[in-house]
Amino acid sequence: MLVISYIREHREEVIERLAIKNFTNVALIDEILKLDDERRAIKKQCDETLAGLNNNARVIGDLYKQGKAAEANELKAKNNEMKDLAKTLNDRLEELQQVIQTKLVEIPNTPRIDVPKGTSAADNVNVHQEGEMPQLYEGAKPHWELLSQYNLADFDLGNKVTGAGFPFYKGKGAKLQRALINFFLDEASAAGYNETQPPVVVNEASAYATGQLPDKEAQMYAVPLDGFYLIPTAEVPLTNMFRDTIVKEEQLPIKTVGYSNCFRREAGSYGKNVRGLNRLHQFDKVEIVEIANPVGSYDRLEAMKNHVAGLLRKLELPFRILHLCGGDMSFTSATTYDFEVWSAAQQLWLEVSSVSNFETFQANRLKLRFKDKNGNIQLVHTLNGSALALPRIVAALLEDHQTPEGILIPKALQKYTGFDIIS
RNA sequence: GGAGAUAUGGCUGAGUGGUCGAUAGCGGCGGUCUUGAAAACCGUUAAGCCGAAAGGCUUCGGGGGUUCGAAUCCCUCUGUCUCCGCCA
Repeated sequence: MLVISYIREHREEVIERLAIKNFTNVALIDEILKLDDERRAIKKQCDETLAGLNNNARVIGDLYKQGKAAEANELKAKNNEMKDLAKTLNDRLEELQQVIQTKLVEIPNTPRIDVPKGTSAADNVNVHQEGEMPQLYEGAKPHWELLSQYNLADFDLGNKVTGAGFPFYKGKGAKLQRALINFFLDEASAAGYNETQPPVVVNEASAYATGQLPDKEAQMYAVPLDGFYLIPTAEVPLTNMFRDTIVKEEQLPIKTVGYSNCFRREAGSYGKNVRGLNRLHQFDKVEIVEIANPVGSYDRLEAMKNHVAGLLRKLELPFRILHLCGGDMSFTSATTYDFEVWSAAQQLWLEVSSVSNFETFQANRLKLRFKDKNGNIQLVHTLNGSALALPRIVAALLEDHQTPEGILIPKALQKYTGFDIIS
């Protein structure tokens, strides 16, 4: 959620930056500003009325002490009238605040000024690419065939027990999953992230604070009896840890890593995008979250990118980094880089990580702030990234490292798997 | 799941209807003293909103109510603790 005072004071700049995201509803912005003007005027009136009431209450008390009951009663009657006015004003104030809030959350985050213009994934800018794209031998297979050939995962069994998109991992497939999780967590710890194991269900307030609610409700599985939601990413609990808190400047940056199952309904997905491990309803992910000082937060973003790139390098997977254009980045992000690995048999780039700086957009909703050296309280910047999402990594590992003899496990992972080939 | 207790500022802990945003201690910050530090002493130390400022308003777990006036009384929800039950 944007900071309304910032919009008020930088209207032109906000409009210009939102245009990068192809958001051109200037009327909405002006409507919010107009409502805010009214809000402030009503607020003033309301406060003055309340001040009068408070003052009278004090006078009434004094009058009683002096034994002047008649005068006190007179003033009481007057106060009762003023209370009606205060109530009316306060109701209007609350109504305005609510309306402003619901309209404000419809405005996306302002992209950083250097975000590429564009309308779709085709306009994303490839800023980095490395690793050799393997030339597969005759008879090489897509990962879903490899999964069943080596008995690594069972989709039919998942269908029976739960439904589509909930596979069982088995044997070396299950061990590979576990190895990757441990590998990612260890790498993150070594990079200074505090390991955390978060709850995988969260309450409504948390889902709201990180922006899953109100408009992405259909993407989440819900537990209506208890008012809970299954998390679509560990970002939700890992960021909500810091909801409604004020940290000290010297504590920044606060770096957290957590592994979790992630649950996504993925309503509307179909076809080759959901084939095999490409898109699941339940998957595993290690997420890194950083609470940063606004000064230097883009250096922190670079550090996150380097961390993710290092993981892919150690897994010996060819990858590229895309600077997402305005039209393809998320509602809440100010800058996003996507990491994609090359899926050699599918001949597809698969997104395995999305690293973003949200600047103050999330922090404003979270009420996550820090006290600077002068004692001023400011919103922090929040950043997060996947490091990494498992299924597509598994897909790429299987496809890119397949040989006629079996699937070769990258060196860095072998101490975690305990085997160097799946055959 | 049943019964009882409890919820106050960074922490501990007073406060049962009238200048209470709140006594006190600890912690933090600033200062005096000191070559320096410690001790001692003095001062300072919650957040949000409106306002150029002065200042005003709101907030004592959340919500609602009684009253001219609520941290204080009533209702309700939630969390925590203790006992019982169940249980990985």
